[in-house]
Order: sequence, then C-alpha cells, then structure tokens
Amino acid sequence: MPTQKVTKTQIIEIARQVFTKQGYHHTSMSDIAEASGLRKGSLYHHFKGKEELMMAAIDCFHQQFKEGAFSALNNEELNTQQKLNHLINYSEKTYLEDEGSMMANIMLEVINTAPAIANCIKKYFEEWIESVTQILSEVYPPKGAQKIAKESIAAIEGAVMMMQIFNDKSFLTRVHEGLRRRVAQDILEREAV
Amino acid sequence: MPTQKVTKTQIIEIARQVFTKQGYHHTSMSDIAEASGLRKGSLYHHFKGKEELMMAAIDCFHQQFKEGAFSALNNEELNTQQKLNHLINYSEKTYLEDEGSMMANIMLEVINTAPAIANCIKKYFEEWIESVTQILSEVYPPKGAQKIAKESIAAIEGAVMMMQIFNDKSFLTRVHEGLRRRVAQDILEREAV
Amino acid sequence: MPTQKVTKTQIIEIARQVFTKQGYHHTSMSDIAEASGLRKGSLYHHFKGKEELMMAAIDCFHQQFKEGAFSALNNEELNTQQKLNHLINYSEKTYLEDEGSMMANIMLEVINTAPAIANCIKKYFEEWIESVTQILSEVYPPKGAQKIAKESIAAIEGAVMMMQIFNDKSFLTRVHEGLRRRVAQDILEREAV
Amino acid sequence: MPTQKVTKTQIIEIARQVFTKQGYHHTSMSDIAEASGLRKGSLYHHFKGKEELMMAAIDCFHQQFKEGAFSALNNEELNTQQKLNHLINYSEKTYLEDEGSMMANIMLEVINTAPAIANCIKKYFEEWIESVTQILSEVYPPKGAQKIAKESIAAIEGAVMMMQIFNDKSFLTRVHEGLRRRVAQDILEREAV
DNA sequence: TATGAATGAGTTTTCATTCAT
DNA sequence: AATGAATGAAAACTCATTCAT
Repeated sequence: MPTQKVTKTQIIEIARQVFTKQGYHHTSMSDIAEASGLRKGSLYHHFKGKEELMMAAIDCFHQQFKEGAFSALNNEELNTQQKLNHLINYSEKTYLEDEGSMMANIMLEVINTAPAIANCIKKYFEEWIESVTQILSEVYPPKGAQKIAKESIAAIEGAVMMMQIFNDKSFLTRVHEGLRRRVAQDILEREAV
Repeated sequence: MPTQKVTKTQIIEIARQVFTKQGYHHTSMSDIAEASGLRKGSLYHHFKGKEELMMAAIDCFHQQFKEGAFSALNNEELNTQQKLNHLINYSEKTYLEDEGSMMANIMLEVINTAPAIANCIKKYFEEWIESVTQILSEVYPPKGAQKIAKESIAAIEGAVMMMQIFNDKSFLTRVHEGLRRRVAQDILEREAV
Repeated sequence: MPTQKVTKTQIIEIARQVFTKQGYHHTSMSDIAEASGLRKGSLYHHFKGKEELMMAAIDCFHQQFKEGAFSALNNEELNTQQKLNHLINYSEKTYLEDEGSMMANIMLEVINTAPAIANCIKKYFEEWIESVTQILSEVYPPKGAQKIAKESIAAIEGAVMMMQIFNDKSFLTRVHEGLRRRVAQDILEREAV
Repeated sequence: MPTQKVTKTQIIEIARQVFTKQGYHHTSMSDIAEASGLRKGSLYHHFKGKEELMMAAIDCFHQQFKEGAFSALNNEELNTQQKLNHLINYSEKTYLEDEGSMMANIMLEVINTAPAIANCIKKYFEEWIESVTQILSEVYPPKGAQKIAKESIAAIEGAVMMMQIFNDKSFLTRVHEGLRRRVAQDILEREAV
C-alpha cells in the first residue's frame, strides 16, 4: 500500500545488519526485503540495485565511524593520549556491538568480484589509517606514525576476525587493551625525553 | 572410453585457488569446471557437491600447513627458537604465495551461512593456535603461551587482510618480522633468568 | 496544490515520439513519464493505462493525418491531380519529419499481441486507402482505383521501412516522386481519351 | 531429464516462429521454452541469452533465404529472366508461408533498441539488394539496376506488411506479379534494341 | 570417467498499476 | 493534478545438481 512503511535510512540500517551476518553474495534482495517488511520490488524504489544498497550501507557505517571516532581528531581540548584513547574505545565498542566487522567481512568477499564496492571500503580503511597516523604524528616521527597506525589497525581487524571465529570477545578486548597500554607507555617515554 | 583428464588432487588444488580469489558463494561449479578443463557434470564424479569440494580444498590446505608448518613441532633436533622461526617463515611464505588467506576469506563468508564448512576452518585455527601454544610453552607459562599464540595469529590474519586490501606485502612481512624479533628477545630474556 | 505541469495533449505528443522510436512493448510508462517531466504515477491521472495512452497517440496521429492529408478531399476548388499531389506531399513530409512510420512500426508489433491497438491502426490504413481510392475514382474505374491505392500505400510503407533501416531518405523521396509522375501521366492519358 | 529432447536447430526454428508472431520484446524466454517443450533454464544451455537466440533465428532465416533465393544467381544455365523469376517466386513463396516477414517485423522493433540484432538484419537486406542488383546489371546500367532493386524490395516489404495488417494475401501476390511482368517487359525491350 | 542435456529453485531486476497524501 | 511509496507479476538469467549415454 502506498504509504511509507520504512524510511530509506531504516532500510540501509537493516541491510547493514543482514550484509554483516550473511555477506554480500549470499544475501539476496529477498532477504533484505523480508527483514525490512517490504516486498522485493519496493527496494528498487529506493535503490537502483543490490550494489547501490551495499554501498549505501557501507557509506552509512563509514559516516558513523567518522563522526564517532574521527571527530576527536579536531577536538583541541584533548591531548594526544586522550584522542587515541577515544579512537580505541570507539573502535572496541563498535566491533563488540556489531559482533564483527562488516567492512572486513565484505571486503574480502568483493575484493576480486565487485571492484566498485571494494573501492568504497578501501577508502574507509585509508581514512582510518590516515586519521590514526595524524594523531600519532604528534608524538612519533611521520614514518613511524604511519607504520604503527597500519600495524594497529591490522591487529584490530585480525582480532575481530578471531572473535567471530571463536565467538570469544577477549580477542578484541585484549588488542584494544594492548593498544591503550602501548600508547600510554610510548607517550610517557616521549615526555621523559 | 573417458580416460582421466585431471586427477582429484589437481581439481582440489585448482578449486583452492578459485575459492581463494572469488570466495565460496560467488564461485560456481562452472567456474571450477572451466578452470580445471572439465565440464560441470564431471566434477560430481569426484565430489558429492560444492560443499564437499570446498571442504576438500580446506582439508588440503590444512594438511599442507600441518606438514609444512607443524612438522617442526616434533623435530627434537630443533630448539624452541628454531621451531618458532620455522613456523613464522612457513606462514609468511604461504600467505605471500597465495596472496591472501583462503581460510580467513572463506571463514568470514560461511560463518553464518554454512556451518559445516565453518567448523572445518575453525579446526584449522584451533590446531594452529594449539601448536604455537605448545612450542611457546617451552619458554612461557601455559596461560601466557596461549595468549601470545592467539595474539600472534590474529595479528597475522589481520595483516594478510590488509595486504589484500592495499595490495601491499609489507603488512605481512612486517608482522612476521616483528614476531621473529619478539621471539628472539623473549627467549634471550628467559635464558638470562 | 498541484498545478498542471503538462497538458494532456503535450503528453500524447511526447508519447507518440517515444513510441515511434522504441515501439510499444519496449517503451515503459517510466520512459514516457521521464520524457514528459512527470512522475510515473501522474500519467494515470490522464490515461487509464499504457494501452489507452498508446491509442491516444495513435488517434492523435490519425486525426492530424486526416486534417492534413484527407482534408483536400472535399476541397472542391482542387482538381484530381492537385488533390493527389497534396496527399503525396503531405505523406512525404510527415514520414520525413517523423523519420519513420509510427503506425507501421507499432502495427507489426501489436498485430498478434494487442488487438485493441491493432484495430485502431487498421482503421487508419483503411481510411487512408479509402480516401485515395475515392480520389482516384475520379479518373479510374472503381476496382482499378482501389488496386492502385493499395499498391501505392504499400509502396510508401515499404519505403519508410527501408528508409529507417538504411537511414537513407532517398527510398522515401523516390517513391513519392514515382507516384507524382505516375499520377501526372495517367491523368494526362485519360484526358487524352 | 538428461536425454536430448529437442535439437538446437529445432529450438531455433520454433523461436523463429514465435518471434515472427509476437515480436522480439514481447516474446519471453518462457514463451519459447513452452513452445519447444523445454524448461526456461534449459534454453540457456544452448544459447547465451535471448539476444543470441534471436540472432540465431535471424541467421537461420538468412541462410535459408540465401540457399533458396540467391543460389540461382550463380547458376550459369539460367538466363537473366529465369534468375529473376526464381528470386521473385522464392520471395513470394516464403512470405506467403510465413504469413509475414520476420526480418521486417523484428527490424522495426529493434532498430533503436537492440543494435546488435538490427545490424544482423541490415546485412540480410543489404545482401538481398546486392543480389538483385547483380542480376539486374545484366540488363540495366549499374545505377539503374540498384535503384530498381531497392524499389522492388521496398515494395515487397510494404506489401508483406499490408498483407499482415489486412490478412489479405493479394497485396503480396500482386506486387510479385507486377515485378514478374516488369521484368519480362524490360528484358523484351532491351533485346529489341 | 566424462559429458551434454535438462531442470527447479532461486537470483536480480523491471514494470504497469494503485493509492494515500 | 501531482507524486512518492508500494506491490505483484513477470522478465532475463544463474546455478547446483541429476542422469543417460
């Protein structure tokens, strides 16, 4: 019937959840339709196709992550350690809540099969690395900063994966705890100099 | 009089490559048939179905990893550090050659959609963790050994993922280099005690 | 307070163009909506459905042809040759402008699939033949008049088709030129008798 | 079931008939499947898609026309008039049997919507014109030969269309009769010179 | 063994149409 | 009048699987 049943934003949020659980290729438009209470055809009123819907879900996550995590970056009231802790805490919270990393899960699936989507996700990781690098540059030399940023994010993604595999959140909490400690220590050392 | 064109082992090896590139759900039996020079129907003489073929590929990889990596475990001529370095080297070599981790790629895809396969892969990771833990137990207390094993493997898998995303092997080489250094240092310290 | 954006007549004219280019079955209501600056749903305020819209376009063309071509029929100031030349000129002009014959294009498509539309178009051709026959009857015996009328119209439609296929207007201009010459000659001969 | 039910050639022949009746866009793969006693999916075992099937039907018709009509061209035992009469007879017979011209019907539908198909059909008309031109060149000057060829073929196609519209075969028989007479007369005149 | 043919269930997508606002 | 949302039916196409040869 012709009145609005679900907003576009709601559909995207639902799609995000379904895609996170089932992956890109194994999620059908029917699945998302059913989950959102619409009929298959109605989805095409809001999105040109499955790919566009997937990218909308990615952009939605990216945007939220930006606002939630990267926002601290430009907050001048926070010192380096506070900024990093904010990022670490936000990352931990998000991945725990989602019980996995949509970005990683989808990425591995589409990297050789859906370049448009892969590109979308790549930008997310680039931006994440870039943000962390930027903060770390306040205490490390540029090259070292980027190296640590890459290492840390890789470690987090690896931990999220293991968390999913073993259904064991300690993988995630430990990496984040480790990062927090490392940051504290390194900053202490720098300041001592 | 149809003579054997491709051996079962060859098919598995080819399937492993295709699955690694394209994932489980996006790889069709046609894809594998084409890649192996057979027709679709012929695959069913060797495997009951797609799932069995996938699991054969997983088992094959698992077996190779076992022989290649875990073998060092029981070699009494090697000391702890040598054993660990062997493991680290083998891991690095394998992931570099495959340009990705089939186990991780497939796992994330099937974890909620194909439990039989997921279980198969889970065992691989369990065994890997177990093996590393065992070696580390020669120098660390049991709890700590397992913790480090989990951390290290998570870090490696995260690095493999990033390597794929950014098409940059340094993610992988750096983690392995880091592990080598850590092992050397830790063992030195223990021995000093 | 929705004010009128496009008149019904304008929609029909636009539909006529789109149908001429793309045919009946391959033209969607969306296509026509888009071309006319309306949304799909709005078309249904003016027409019961696609079929009615198609028939409106046909009727519109038919009406124009009637006024433009057949009008000469009852003009008592014109002699037979002038009437025929008027018809021939109008036909040539119309088909050149439209770069094709909507009536023919649509007819062949719907003849076995949409009888209501087919009937509509059939009437157009009947009327056209009838009109030409009527004029020709002023110089030919009735049977012969109809025969020539049918032949001429068939020749024109065949030429329009070839014009579209080869994107070559000479097919059309030559047939019309041939008809003009034939008319002139035949009438001369009759008068000589 | 896995044994062959219909040959590829039979499918093409059936498709040709269905396409001729219903046109390209309004014929679904289901229609053809049903008409040929196969299931929808099975058609894709023989043809990559609808377009390929359509083109196969076109090629089949083209080939038959070539063998049936154009063959006389190179038969040195026939004189010009005999060759032309063969062509005219074959054309008449074919269009009467098919109760329409698939080539014309489909062409008008796809000319702006499926260029690959349009091109296929265009080649058929080009070849037809070329063949007639070649024979006519034996009695007419080259330019005149081609002009008459084009005119004749356009006239035939127009007549076929009218035959379909009015379900009246006399359109077709008369054009062909006219052509036969014209040929006879022209050749007589030339010989008189 | 190998394969070509067939199939049913499912995929993404299109589309004419309806209707509350 | 206009429109955005919704929908059911059907379109083209895919694919894992079966089986006679």
